[in-house]
Amino acid sequence: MNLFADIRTAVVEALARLEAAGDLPAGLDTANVTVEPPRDPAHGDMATNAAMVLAKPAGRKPREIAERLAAELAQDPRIALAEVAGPGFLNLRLAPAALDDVVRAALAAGRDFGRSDMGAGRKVNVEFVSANPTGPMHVGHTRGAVFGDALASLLDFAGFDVTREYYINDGGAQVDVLARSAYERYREAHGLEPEIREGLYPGDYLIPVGQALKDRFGDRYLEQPEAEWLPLFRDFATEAMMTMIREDLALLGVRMDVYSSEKALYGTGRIEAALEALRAKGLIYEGTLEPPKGKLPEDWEEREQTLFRSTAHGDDVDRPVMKSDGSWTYFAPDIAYHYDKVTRGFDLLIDVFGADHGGYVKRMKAAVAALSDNAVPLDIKLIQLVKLYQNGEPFKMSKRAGTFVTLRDVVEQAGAGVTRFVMLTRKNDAPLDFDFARVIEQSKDNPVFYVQYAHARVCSVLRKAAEAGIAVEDGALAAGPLAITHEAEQALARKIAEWPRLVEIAARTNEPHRIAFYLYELASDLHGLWNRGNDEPSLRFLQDDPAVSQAKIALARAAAVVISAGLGILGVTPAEEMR
RNA sequence: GCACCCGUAGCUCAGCUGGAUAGAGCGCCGCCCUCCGAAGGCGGAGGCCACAGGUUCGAAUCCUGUCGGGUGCGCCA
Repeated sequence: MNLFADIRTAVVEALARLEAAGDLPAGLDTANVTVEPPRDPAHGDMATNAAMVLAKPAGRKPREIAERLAAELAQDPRIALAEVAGPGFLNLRLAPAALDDVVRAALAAGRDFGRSDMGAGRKVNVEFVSANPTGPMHVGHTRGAVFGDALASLLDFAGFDVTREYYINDGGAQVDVLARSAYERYREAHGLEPEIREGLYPGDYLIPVGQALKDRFGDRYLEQPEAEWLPLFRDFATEAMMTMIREDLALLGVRMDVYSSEKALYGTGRIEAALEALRAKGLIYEGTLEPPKGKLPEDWEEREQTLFRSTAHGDDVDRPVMKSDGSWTYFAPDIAYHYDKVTRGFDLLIDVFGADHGGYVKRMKAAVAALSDNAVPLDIKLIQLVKLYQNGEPFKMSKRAGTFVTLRDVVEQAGAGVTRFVMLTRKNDAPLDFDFARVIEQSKDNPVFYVQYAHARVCSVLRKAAEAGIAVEDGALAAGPLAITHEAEQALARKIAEWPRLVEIAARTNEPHRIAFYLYELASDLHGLWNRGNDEPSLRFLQDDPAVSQAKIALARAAAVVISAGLGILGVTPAEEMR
């Protein structure tokens, strides 16, 4: 049940009746008519801009339309009061029964309250993490993983058919470096001194891989030239890294539906096929690029190469797909991979990249636009950096020595739930400060605690009510009478009513952080009501009269249901009690 | 030089398809607890929404330009 959508429908129907009665010209476009919560609660529960939007096309004064619309809407039993305000807003006051229905709907639906059919089952692919299989996941990857997973859950909740996908970059030079690094650890496992030269991966995490290589191959490759062992060690080490990465993701509670391999594209003709598809559209040609203005690369020399005409789809310059030695650039398999996603029948593609890949966005969108003939939109979400702190002090780490802070470090110190929530308390394109000390602090300053505490408080009330013999099952609460009378109670009920609308906005913009902010506001309204109970005992959830208690508990429980649903989308387990 | 992201209270940040007097947390100032709902609560000060134009009944939001910060810019991924 989405009360805002329902009332909007009522507004549109009322407009249609006015048209039929000749009070408005026929055929008005109502697409821009909105029903929103007003900023100022004094303005009522909802406001619509219908009169202002339609004034010009209808050739009427806004207030005149608003008056007639108000008269129509006043017939609706859900609307207690409709009054014209300001330049032509129509402020609506809901009948108490309307908010009661929201609470009952929440209790009936449970964690499914707010589910939407907005996506209409359309297939969406969310590609995220896609960390190179050359080491454990670090903090930056963690944010991308949390974001992508929450976004996927959000889209599922909004009615899309979601596939979570990881693209393994196992085809480039970096996995050769991994193989050589692992080889040194293999030698080390045989008691030899490893030579971790500049450019190799120095991290300790390869030591067990070296040991495993020894267990597998013995001393067979100790004195062999690189050509003998490189492919073997590369596959072995890559597999070991992916196993590790899967474990890291599992720690965070992230489970992928599909792992796609870059390497698997080679030698299958799929890269060639993708480029052939572009060539058939006249988008592949041999040509020469202008050098970038400003600072000229030192080794720049003019060269003819195979180019993708990405400028035909909004890019700034055309992009090379083949290196001078005849091998593919990294862009070519990426084109093939996205072509694969298009041909698998997705209606919408989403890529989650690190912000340092921003320069890659236009060409990737151009490729997908070309390959799908503009049929499949690609949205690319860039994830900004995470800055680590310990009690306000920047957290030192050295990538050179291989001692970067890993996902495992973060989750072990803060917990998966806390990590996930905190990572979503910023918009994806804003930098995030993550303070180890503060995220586990149990105080109002900590949004995770604040939201969890709200849920735990309701659970506590339910336990006490049950002890007192009050029926607190959702069905019993929904069946009983409600009493949402006080301003603080109405504020909470209104916030609950906003939940389905918020879900759709967040899903439409692909912005899961909106869920986290909303939950904070909802928790704030619940805590506010609770605190009012300090001064006004009549607002406490537990009353002498069991029937009154039940009515008040129903509202609290509805709030908890929404918190539970919201945290579910974020991948956080709601707390039953705080310890 | 070009492209993308960002610029909102002292600080960190929200701000819905353009909607009314721009919000939250922290910090600051004032008030409130002799267990029964204070791991706090209530109130207050604090803004040229970087700047200048434009579109609109209406702009923090859309368009153009300027300034400031970040990221990226053929044979790395």
